[in-house]
Amino acid sequence: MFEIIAEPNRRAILSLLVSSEQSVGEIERQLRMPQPTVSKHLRVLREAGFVEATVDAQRRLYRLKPEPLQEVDAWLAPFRRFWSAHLDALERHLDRMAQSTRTKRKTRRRK
Amino acid sequence: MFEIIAEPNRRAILSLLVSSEQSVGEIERQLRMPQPTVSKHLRVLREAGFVEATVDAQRRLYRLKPEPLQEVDAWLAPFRRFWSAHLDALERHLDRMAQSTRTKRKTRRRK
DNA sequence: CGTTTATATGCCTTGACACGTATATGCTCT
DNA sequence: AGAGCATATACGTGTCAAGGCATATAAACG
Repeated sequence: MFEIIAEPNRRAILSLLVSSEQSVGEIERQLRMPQPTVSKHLRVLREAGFVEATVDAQRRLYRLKPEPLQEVDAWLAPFRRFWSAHLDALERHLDRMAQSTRTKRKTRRRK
Repeated sequence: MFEIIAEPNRRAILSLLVSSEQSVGEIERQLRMPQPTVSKHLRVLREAGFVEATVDAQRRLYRLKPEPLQEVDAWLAPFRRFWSAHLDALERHLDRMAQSTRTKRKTRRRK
């Protein structure tokens, strides 16, 4: 799964498809990559469940499927907790800094 | 960045570090992989900014750095919007189904 | 000092994969 | 049926990265 999205062209294709479904030719033109390359990457994406296609005569319209990327998202969850904990710590720290600064000011003024 | 986390052993290391910092030896033992392998992967992770190390005598304690994984998270954002839109559509659909079912029941009862 | 412990690095081989080019499949329209 | 377009596949090639093994660096400790 992670191997799939490690490939830059594949990520580009996925990003294209997030707005709406596209035919192979449209992808080919927008990303300026040779048609066999597009088809090969689409095959990989399809077999991994990232996209699905419907036939429209000679064209195939590819669209995004959410599940695999949701799994990536799920893998990230523990790390999100990690860095939000760190952000909280940073915020608390900054709060303390601000507070002590304010305290010092007050103290000085009272003098 | 994506290439970094495409490697299963590296993902395992990252998952280990999410709880707390670990020495090379601890990682080696918990993941049961040869020490040079661990060191090499840690090098890759370090150079890509996923982890950092502090020296403790002969040991190096590795800990997570949030930024690169946050970028992965950021890349996922558009897709999150995509699939939550789809979930919304599904919910609305199910709501309509439930509503029409209830209506039918009422109608039948009234007969 | 020499030895043990902890970690890093170098070299080599192997396998996977992306790409280019050519070709096949399949549909449409005249 | 034949020509042309859209997409898929096959094959050969080059590159790059992971793993295994040996070895280097460096600190602790007796």
